[in-house]
Amino acid sequence: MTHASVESPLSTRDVILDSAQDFIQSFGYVGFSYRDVAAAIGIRAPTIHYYFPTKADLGRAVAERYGARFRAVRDEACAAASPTKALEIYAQLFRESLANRDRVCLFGMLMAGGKGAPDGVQEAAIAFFDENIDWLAARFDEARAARDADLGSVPPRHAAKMFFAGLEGAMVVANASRRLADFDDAAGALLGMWKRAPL
Amino acid sequence: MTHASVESPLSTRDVILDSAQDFIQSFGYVGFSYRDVAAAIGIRAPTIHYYFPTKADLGRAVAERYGARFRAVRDEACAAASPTKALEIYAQLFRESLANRDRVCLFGMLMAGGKGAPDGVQEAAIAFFDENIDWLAARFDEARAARDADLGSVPPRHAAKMFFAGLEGAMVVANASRRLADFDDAAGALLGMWKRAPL
DNA sequence: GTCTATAAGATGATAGAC
DNA sequence: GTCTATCATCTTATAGAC
Repeated sequence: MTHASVESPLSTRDVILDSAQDFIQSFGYVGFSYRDVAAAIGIRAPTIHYYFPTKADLGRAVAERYGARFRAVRDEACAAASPTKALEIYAQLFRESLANRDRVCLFGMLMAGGKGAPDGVQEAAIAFFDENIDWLAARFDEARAARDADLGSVPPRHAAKMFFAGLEGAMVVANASRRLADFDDAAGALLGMWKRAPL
Repeated sequence: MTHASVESPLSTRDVILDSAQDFIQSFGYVGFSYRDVAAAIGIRAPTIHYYFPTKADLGRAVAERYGARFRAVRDEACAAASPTKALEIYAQLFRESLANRDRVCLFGMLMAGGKGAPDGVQEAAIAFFDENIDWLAARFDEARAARDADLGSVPPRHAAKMFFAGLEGAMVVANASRRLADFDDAAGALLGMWKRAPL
């Protein structure tokens, strides 16, 4: 074991990605420039072109890393949890991003800038959305099978789409209002609805 | 009665607002320019400055008009409807914007571009979100009082925040995936959850 | 790898003719 | 009211020195 990810200082490439992600989550893809990133991390703009020839390349790299990281964090955080507990932890992951860093889901931000996002990013966003909805649908399915959730006539996959869309929307609303309670109330309702009739 | 709104051709000001709204809903506030709008409607860019001295003025005017229009359309469409039917119609309003014009909620778009939006727009967005959540909370409250909805232990206002956030998020997801079913499934679950146990 | 210098074009905005 | 002409600034991106 090399401990590379623990010991090695952040490479220039990683620092660029960190800063670019930060800017995209704050101002969107069209709302930041190479100069912004360069100034933020103390290098010159053309240096970024060495790592990411075009802005689209940078956008795609940020999106790719974010998707992989979110998936890893989610799977690790929910590994030992029951289906219903996993849903709570999942909502908590979004809440922490909002509460600790004032940041909204990267793909929510990227897709709200819709037709302005570079080629490849929309496909990555769809993949991210689909993978998360698949994952959530599996949890709803397990919860229902274990009689931990009463979805009534709502298919688990539809509940998953509702849950995911609800969290994405709640992040946008709460980020605008600057009231974390707006997120908590919506997430609480999302989690409280189907456990209304505990068995 | 003058029929002014029916007879008069669209003023330059209105045409500018229409086009600007279109661009904002497609590319976000930072994603369009005066030249884009001018080219789209067949005038020259400086003409826009005559009506809206700065881009921030234009952004604020689009936001203001959108909020007032949405409220009027909503109130008219739901005037004669039962509380639960009103919620269905409300969801339908968002669906139509997505299905007919490929457009997402203006304020969702504006706030996703977060810190890039001009002064005044964030306040307008919060007001829009709050007013809609108030309106939805009143419908959930009426529906519960009429025993048309079983919210369990979820407060009507929390259900309203969930419902609104769910629709906003579903628009973003469905707009990205270009699958209207993603919106319909989420909206269906949002509408189907609390009517699970019809009385 | 990171820099300076710079190109080529877009941007918000203004001045002033008509 | 709408135009042409123009400005200062910012944008992405490249060439080439170190």
